[in-house]
Amino acid sequence: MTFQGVRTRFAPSPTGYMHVGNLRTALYAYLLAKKNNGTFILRIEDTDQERYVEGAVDIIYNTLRQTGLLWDEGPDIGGPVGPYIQSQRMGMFKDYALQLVEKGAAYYCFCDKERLEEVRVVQQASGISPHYDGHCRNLTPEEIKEKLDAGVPYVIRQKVPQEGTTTFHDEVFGDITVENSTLDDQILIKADGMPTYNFANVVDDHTMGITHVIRGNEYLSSTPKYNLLYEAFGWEIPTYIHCSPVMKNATEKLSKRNGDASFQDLIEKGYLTEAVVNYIALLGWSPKGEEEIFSLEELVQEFDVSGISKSPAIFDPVKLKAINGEHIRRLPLEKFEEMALPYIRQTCKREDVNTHIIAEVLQPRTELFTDIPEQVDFIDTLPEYDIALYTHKKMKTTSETALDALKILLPVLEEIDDWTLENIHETVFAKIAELQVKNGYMLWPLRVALSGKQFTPGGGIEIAAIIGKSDSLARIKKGIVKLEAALQ
RNA sequence: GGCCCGUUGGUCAAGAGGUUAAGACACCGCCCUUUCACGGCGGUAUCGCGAGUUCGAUUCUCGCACGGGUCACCA
Repeated sequence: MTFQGVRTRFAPSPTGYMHVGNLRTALYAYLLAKKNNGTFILRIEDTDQERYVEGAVDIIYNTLRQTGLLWDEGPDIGGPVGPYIQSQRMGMFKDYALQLVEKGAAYYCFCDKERLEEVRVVQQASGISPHYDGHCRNLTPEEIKEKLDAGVPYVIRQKVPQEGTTTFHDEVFGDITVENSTLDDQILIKADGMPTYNFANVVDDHTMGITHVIRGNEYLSSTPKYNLLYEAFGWEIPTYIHCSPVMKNATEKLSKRNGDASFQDLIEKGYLTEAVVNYIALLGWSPKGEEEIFSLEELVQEFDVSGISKSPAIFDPVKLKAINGEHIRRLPLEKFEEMALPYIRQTCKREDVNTHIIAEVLQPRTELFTDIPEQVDFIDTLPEYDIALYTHKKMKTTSETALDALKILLPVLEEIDDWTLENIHETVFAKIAELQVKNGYMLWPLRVALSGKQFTPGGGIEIAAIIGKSDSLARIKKGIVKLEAALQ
């Protein structure tokens, strides 16, 4: 089978939720493929039945679909090199391992676990780092046949050269060289005939024509052994791109165990899918230019492996939030209104309010959708408030001036027949001009009377338009009563 | 512990021997403004330490410190 162009894969294990680090790896693999008009492949690595979590595969599908990381080949849609579920590929691995045995790059090992344990204990006691001692490395063909015929259980191990060094190249970390003597003769095929992860990975990646391997840098130290395997097979070595982890803080990796930062959690917390994708792209990668707000399509254009950084990046919810706010502000108003409405309705249930204006005033002030309910909680019912709110130094207002302003405003507003934002604005500003007072003289008291809050989305005029004429007048009257009572 | 990797402001980071050491978030101040935001302008703050190479190191080399990863018949 020959392949064309760049082929990358995302190969998750279905062991639970999709955390941010995982998603970022998938993103980079997707971006690299798409940037080069290549192919993005999804392969499910489900060979560990112990850790298998029910429903985890669906989480992977849903997350990738929701974020737009659509795969060109995968378990559900098939492709030329299927199956794409590792547990369904089991037959082939042993044959590949046997090829290696013939070439002298692997060997049968009949050591049982007890012996391996003893060796390990001895090595540790003498301060040597634990590794396979090579006991079965040089068995004669006769010895092997004898044991095989006798049905002695065995594994197949990789025969790593004991001398020399192995060098591999990584696009992010450069050339890395290790002494072969530090490499273990790792098991390729287990006693049950199944491949180990590392072996299955190499064979799968090759048979699937993967050209660029993007993965976490926890695999950096096993990569020399991968290369030795590729070389033994005579296969072309893929380009490696190892990514440093996403951290929770300086010393801890972000993990699902700590409860936070699964993609789904972030969405539930009110983040936009595009903002999350945008932010995690920036965690450990930096674009060439100054711009850092990107859609997925723009990321495809901007992405370049040379921008991936070597050091771990700490996940910063504050920055995520800022980016989320930026994406929200760039939403068309109608789209924002549609998305914000469910949140608005959590605390604002009145049907007679102008939700269009609410959306308009909310959009530039929203960083997180979940912040919305608290912002509009005064609309349904006016909260009890202290008349101290009417006093504002910069506006030069006091309870006395506020009372004056409200009394002037009340009859003026009562006159308005067509209660629109424009009409209210025009009327109030006409009065301000007529009296030659500062805007704040009228508007600060108005806003306080209508909202009973120190901070609100929008000013007095917007709020009046939102809550309607009768309620506006009622709240102003209430304010007047409150102020009069206090000033007695 | 062995081996591998990393270390630029609080965070993400650019920079690749000579720079006023970009930019973003956060923070502070000012402006705009009917509050708060948005927007605009400005500010505080960074090259882990020690040697060496060099006329000159954030940038190259070595050592140290700190952090991470890895050393399974797990993936």
